[in-house]
Amino acid sequence: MGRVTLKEVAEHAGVHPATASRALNAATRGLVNPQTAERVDQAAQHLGYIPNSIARSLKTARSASIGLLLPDLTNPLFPPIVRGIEDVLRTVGYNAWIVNTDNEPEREADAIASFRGRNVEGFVAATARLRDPLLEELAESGTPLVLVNRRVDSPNVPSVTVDDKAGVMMAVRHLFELGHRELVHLAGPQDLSTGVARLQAFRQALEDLGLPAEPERIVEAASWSATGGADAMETVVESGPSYTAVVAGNDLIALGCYDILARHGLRCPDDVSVVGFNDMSFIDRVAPPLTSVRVPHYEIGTEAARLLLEALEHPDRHPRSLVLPPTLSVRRSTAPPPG
Amino acid sequence: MGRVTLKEVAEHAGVHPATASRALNAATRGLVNPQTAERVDQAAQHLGYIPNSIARSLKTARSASIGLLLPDLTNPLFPPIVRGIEDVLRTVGYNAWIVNTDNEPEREADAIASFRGRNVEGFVAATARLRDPLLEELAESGTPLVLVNRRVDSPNVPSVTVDDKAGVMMAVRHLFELGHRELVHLAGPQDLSTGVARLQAFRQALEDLGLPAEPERIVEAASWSATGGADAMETVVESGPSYTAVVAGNDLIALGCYDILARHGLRCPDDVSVVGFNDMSFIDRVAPPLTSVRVPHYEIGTEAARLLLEALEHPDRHPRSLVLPPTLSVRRSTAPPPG
DNA sequence: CCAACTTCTACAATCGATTGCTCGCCGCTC
DNA sequence: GAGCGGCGAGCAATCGATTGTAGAAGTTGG
Repeated sequence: MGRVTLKEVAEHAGVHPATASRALNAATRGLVNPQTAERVDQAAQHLGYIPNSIARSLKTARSASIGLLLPDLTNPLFPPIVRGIEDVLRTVGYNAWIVNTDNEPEREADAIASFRGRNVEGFVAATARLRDPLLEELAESGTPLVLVNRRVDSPNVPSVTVDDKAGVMMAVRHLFELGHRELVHLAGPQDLSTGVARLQAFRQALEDLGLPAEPERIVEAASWSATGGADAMETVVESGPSYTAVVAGNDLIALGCYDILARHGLRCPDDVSVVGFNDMSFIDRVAPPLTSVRVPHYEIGTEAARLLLEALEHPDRHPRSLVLPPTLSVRRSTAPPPG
Repeated sequence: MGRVTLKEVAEHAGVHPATASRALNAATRGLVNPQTAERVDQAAQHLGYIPNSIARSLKTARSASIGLLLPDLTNPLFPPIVRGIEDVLRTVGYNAWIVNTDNEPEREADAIASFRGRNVEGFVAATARLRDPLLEELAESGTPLVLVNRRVDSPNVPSVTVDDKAGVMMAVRHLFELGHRELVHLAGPQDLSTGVARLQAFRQALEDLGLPAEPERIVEAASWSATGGADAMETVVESGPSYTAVVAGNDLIALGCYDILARHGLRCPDDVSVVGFNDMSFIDRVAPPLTSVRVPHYEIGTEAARLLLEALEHPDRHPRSLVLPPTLSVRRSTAPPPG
C-alpha cells in the first residue's frame, strides 16, 4: 500500500535515511541543513511518500490514536459525542477507533484487548455500568481513560457527564410551575449512573417542592428504549395512581410513553404532559414535539477529548471530571394539567 | 501498554521466540510439539500476553483493518450502515477506521493518506460524488474499494446501493394509485448519484404513467437537509404550479417540505401528500408519520463488507456491484388528493 | 550399528522508521 | 599554525513479531 519508503526518499535525495527522517520531522528538522531538508522534501513530494505509521508506532510506542467504546452507534445519542471527540482529536493529529459493544462485557473486553494490541494511547468509554470491573481496572492500570455520559461508582475514573440532577430538577420545576402536582417518573435501568442519578434527583425534587413521592408513580423501565418505556408506562396505567405528568428517563422512554397514552385514549399534552431527557435529534419533530432536557452531547465529546489529551500530556496530573449544565427545551408535550 | 512481549512469553515457557510465535498462531501451530505449544499457551495466559498488532502489521504488511469514509456520522443514514459493516468485519477479526469528511475533498484526501499510512487493506466510502477523482484514482490503483449508498460515474468502482429507480417508481405509483396526477419532485443535489438517479426515475415514472413533466414541479434542493427541502418547496409554492403530492429526494427534504406546507396553511396529507426516501429511524414518529421508500441500510453495510472481504481474498477477481431492492413504508403522510 | 529421515526448535534476517552516538569537516581563536 | 568547538550527516541498534533456513534430537530401516 504505502509503497514508497523513507529509504527510497533518502536515496532519491542522496542522503542517509536517518537524515531524511529528521528532515521530515518538524521537531528534528533543525538538526539538518535547510538546503538538505528542502531536498528531502522535494524527494518525498516527488515520490508521493506517505510515512508508514505502523513502523513509526512500533519504534515510538505511540500510535496517535485512542479507543472509543460505544454501546451502539445507532443510538442517536452517540454520533454527536463521537463527532465532538473526533473534531478535537483531529486538531492534534489523533484518530479514534470506534467499536460497538452492545453492552456486552465480553465484547468490551475483546475490544479493549484489541485496542491495547494496537497501542492506543487512551480510551473514551460511553459504556460504563455502575459496577464495571473492566473499566475500573483499566483506569487503575494507569491507562488514560475518560468516561462520557455515564459514570462508574468509583470516583477515581474521570468522566464528562451532564448534570443529571439539575436536568431532572429543571424538568420537575417546569411541570410544577405549569401546575402539575402528581408526577410519574419512568426511570431508566438502575445499573447505569444516569438511571440512578435521575431517579434520585426526581425524589429530591419532589421533596424540595413538598410533593409526596408515591411509590406507584415511580417505575423502572427495563431498557432505555421505546418498548422499555411503553412497558413501564403500561405498569403505571394498570396500577392506577392518579397523575398529570410524566418525567421520562430519556427521550426513547418518553416515546414509549406516548404510545401507551395514545393506546389508552389519553392526549398529550391535554391530558398528560411528558418530559424527556437528552433532546436527541428529531425529537422536536415527533407528535407532539417533546419537551426535553437538553444535553450538550457534542460538548461532552469535545471536553472528553480535551481531558484525555490532557491526561496524555501530563500522566502524573490528577484526573479531573467535568459536569456540564443541561438546559430545558420546552416544546408542546407539556402544558397545564387538565381541569 | 501491551507490555508483555512475545520474547518474555518465550522465556517463561523456555523456548525460542520463534517457537512461541508459531505456537500461538493457529496456522503454524502444527509445526510445534503439542506439549510445547501448550506450555507456550500457559505462559501467554499467565503473563497476560497481548500480541502487538503493530509489530505484526509491520512484518506482515497486513493490518486487519479497513478505512471507512463517511460524510457525517450524525446523519442518521450512516450508523446502520456502519453497524452492518462492522458486524461482518468482526466475524473475520477485522476492524474499521471511521472518519468524517464533511464532504470536503481535502479532508477526504487527508483521511485516505492517513489510512494508507496505517496500512489499511481496503476502503468503504459513503462519500462518493458523481465525479470523484480521488476515489476513482484509489480504485484504479488497485486498492480494494467499495462504495456504499452513492456511486461514481465510472462503472468500474464496485458499489452497494439501493435501487433508486425502483424506489422512486414505487413512490410515484403509490401516489398515482391514490389518485394523484400532479406530482412535485424536490430533487436532491445533482452532484450525487442518488440525486441524479432519483430525478431521472421520477421523470421516467411520469412518462410511464402518461403524466406530463411540468418543469415547475421539479426543483433541485441545495442540500439533502430540511432547510434545503424547505427552500426548494418554497420555490415551488412561489412559482405556483398546481400539485397534490410531493416526492422528496430524501426524508430530510420531506421534513423541510412539511415546514413550508405548515407555513402556508396546507395540511398533510389532507391537502398535500408527501413521500420521503430512506425511511430513516424515527421518521415514523414525526407528524404525520412519513410514507417513505425504505432503504435497507444495515444490509447495504453487510453486503459492502462482504464485497470488500471478497476483493481482499481474490484481488484478481473482477469486482461486483450490488443493487438492493427498496420497499415502500406507507404511513399517514399520503392519502387521496382533496376534492 | 550406522545412515537416512523426520520432527521440532533455534538462529537470524526482516518489515520501516526513529534516535543515541560517533565522526568528519569547517571555521574560528589564540 | 595547532587546537577547539560545533554543525551536519552517517552508522547501527532498536521497537516486536514473523518466517526461511539450518541444525539438533530422535526415529526408523537396512
